[in-house]
Amino acid sequence: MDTIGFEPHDHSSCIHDCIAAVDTQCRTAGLQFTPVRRRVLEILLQEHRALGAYEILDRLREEGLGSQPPVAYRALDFLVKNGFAHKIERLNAFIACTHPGEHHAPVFLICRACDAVAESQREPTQGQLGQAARDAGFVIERAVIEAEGLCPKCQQAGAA
Amino acid sequence: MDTIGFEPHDHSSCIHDCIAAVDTQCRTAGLQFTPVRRRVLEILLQEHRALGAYEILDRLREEGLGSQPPVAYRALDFLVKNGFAHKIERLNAFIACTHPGEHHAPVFLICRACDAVAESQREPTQGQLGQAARDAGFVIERAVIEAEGLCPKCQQAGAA
DNA sequence: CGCCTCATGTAACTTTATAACATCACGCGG
DNA sequence: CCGCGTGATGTTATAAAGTTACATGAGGCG
Repeated sequence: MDTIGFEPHDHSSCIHDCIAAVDTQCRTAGLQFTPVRRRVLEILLQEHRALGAYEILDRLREEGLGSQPPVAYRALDFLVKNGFAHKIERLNAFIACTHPGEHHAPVFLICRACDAVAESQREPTQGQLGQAARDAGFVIERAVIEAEGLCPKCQQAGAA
Repeated sequence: MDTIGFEPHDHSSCIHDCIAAVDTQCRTAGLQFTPVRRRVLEILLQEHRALGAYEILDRLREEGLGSQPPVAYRALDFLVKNGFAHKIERLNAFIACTHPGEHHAPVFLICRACDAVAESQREPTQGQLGQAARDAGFVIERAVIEAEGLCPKCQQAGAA
């Protein structure tokens, strides 16, 4: 189980590497990694937290990259559909994927104090959820798993 | 692991029993189970599926029980806060709880074809999610776990 | 060139949710 | 019985999130 999100890290290189990886994957898959899409992903990577569509749109507008909601939503749809970003349902917000391209069954740990979001992986068809589904005769195609609580930093800060 | 939702059952008695159980619990806990709150819970129980706040509001309006959004949202807040209903984040909709009052860690199985929702229970601090949280030093206070897929009926109906 | 496909630009709108403030009903101490 | 506090409700307005619809543009390909 691999978790990324609450540890310090070299952020500028993480952005660069991620963009490069997505770029490569898009070429391979015949997807168009256009300026707006790239910029949206960069914004998400820079913040390293979940951003609302309208927060992203505000940035795009400042940069002259589009000013109407569909611009942001279309770019986000592209990123989410292709596994380069995720939507956090609990927050109505979006976050860059930390494992772009890998087979995906993301799990999120959301700090309620500082809004940091860590992404981890699991296999939803296994474990308790998988068991519940099998008991009910249900076939899981997709799972939203979002835990809310306190990250290590905020626990120490006493954000009880 | 206990799952309710995809099997046929005696619906009118399930509504009645559930209302009675909630009524009792409210008395015990000193909570006011007012007409609007009761009616909203009844509506949710009758439908036995996730309803949007505005769908509920429409019903209330027809019945003269209030016509403005806050009326529905306040009743829903009350029900959710006290564990008598749940919000399905994925659908921005609400559903009656099938285990009112019990200690709660609900898991939902949502059919994408017929919108039926089954509720099951699990212990979020265990299993893969719990492990991921421990690895990250994260303390889980609440978890949204919503699986999307096909219920047994819709699998048979060939809703591929 | 003409046509198709996919991406973008833009206006208008729908759906979901909350803020703010007035009013009402009930219980409880004086 | 009154006055007051608390919690519920009524109502207006507005914010936040997301979509529809239609026009335009940029590349690929026969």
